[in-house]
Amino acid sequence: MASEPGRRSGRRTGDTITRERITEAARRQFAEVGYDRTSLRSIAQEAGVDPTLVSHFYGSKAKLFVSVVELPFDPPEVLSRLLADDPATVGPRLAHFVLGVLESEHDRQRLVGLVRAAATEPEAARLVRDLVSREIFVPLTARISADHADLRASLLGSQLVGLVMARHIVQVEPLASSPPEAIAAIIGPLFQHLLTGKLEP
Amino acid sequence: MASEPGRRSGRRTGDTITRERITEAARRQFAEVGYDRTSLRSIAQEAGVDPTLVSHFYGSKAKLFVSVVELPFDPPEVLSRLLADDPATVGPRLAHFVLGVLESEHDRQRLVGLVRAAATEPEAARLVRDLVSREIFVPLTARISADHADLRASLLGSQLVGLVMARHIVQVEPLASSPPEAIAAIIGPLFQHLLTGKLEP
DNA sequence: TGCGGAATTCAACGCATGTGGAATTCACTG
DNA sequence: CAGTGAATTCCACATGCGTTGAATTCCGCA
Repeated sequence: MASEPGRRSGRRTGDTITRERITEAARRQFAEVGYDRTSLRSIAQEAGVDPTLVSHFYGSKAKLFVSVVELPFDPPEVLSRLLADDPATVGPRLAHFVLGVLESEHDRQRLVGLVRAAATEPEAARLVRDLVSREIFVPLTARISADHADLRASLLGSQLVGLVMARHIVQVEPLASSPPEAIAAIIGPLFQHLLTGKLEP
Repeated sequence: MASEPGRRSGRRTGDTITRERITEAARRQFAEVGYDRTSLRSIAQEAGVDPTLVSHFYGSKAKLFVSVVELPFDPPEVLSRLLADDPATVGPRLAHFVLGVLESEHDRQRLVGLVRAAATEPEAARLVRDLVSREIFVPLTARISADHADLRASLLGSQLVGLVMARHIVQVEPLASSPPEAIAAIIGPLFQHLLTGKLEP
């Protein structure tokens, strides 16, 4: 019998979906309150799971973070798409792409978590640095910019990090609640200038 | 005699400078590792002081933070200086001013600490928001911009937060080690465009 | 049907944190 | 020179953290 007794331990009956729920909870909390203020215990609670299960699956908090907050897109794919069309319109297209990513709740969580953590967690800062240096911007500027490719790339990265910080973390108005098309229309030309314009007039 | 016995407790002999040393240590650590990873104990240790003295002086960690990481300049003064000259050159002058502030170790620590903490500490985020909304940028754009003053202000703030993040926290190269004049020469015109240019072409 | 391994929980360790209260020592005023 | 008040320290608490090791339960395969 033991009619409906508090289940104590051991494997649960039914399909195993806890791993996914842990991932979701972790991603959400890393994005919302940052790396330090997210605890394995709070993740476990949100996922309805024992705290040690998180460690058991991912080994450590740092590994969990890296597994969970990876880029919500494939850098080579994005890069080749940007390079496929007219270089004279790459700025607006980049702006449109980024604002689009930020519209998806799921993808935004990853990016916001990454930027938020980059402020304190060196590993996250490294990820952001690589994104700027190796993955997208330097390859991009190397191909379509006349000069100062690396400097253009880092300025572009600075703009994007600033956008995420201001719009989604600090939440400065009216930037935070402006429609993505409006923002893309403004920063598109800025990106274009940083990519192909004359830097020092 | 008690020749050179380990002093145990009580007030120290000589002038009282511990308050200042606590302030300096706190400012340095908040800037270097962020709010969460700075502990009262580590501040106390760097200041050569008992941990509880920090609490005793400032009441709490949050109050200490607010006391210590305030703006390294006087907003009204900066604002009036920017407005005093030709509006057609305010972008470059603003860029020059900001890069100058970031050159002083002492002032940079305050700004970097503020931005770094804005990523996690809501109180710091509020300070940054106010800086953008109330203190400088909105008053500035309200006077010299034709339209969309608030939006221009938030975009300007986003650029500056991004600059601090990329250059001093994430440390993206070559932005991190470029001379301030070079950077100011590039972003000056960008600021000018955000301030007085036509936003959506 | 049995059995190995994966999933899940439990109990607990060691550590660091922020904070409070009580005690001690000094500077300063009268 | 007495005494008040501020500066400084020590002790201690409660809490939350990440991590470990062992125990329990279930799934899937032979």
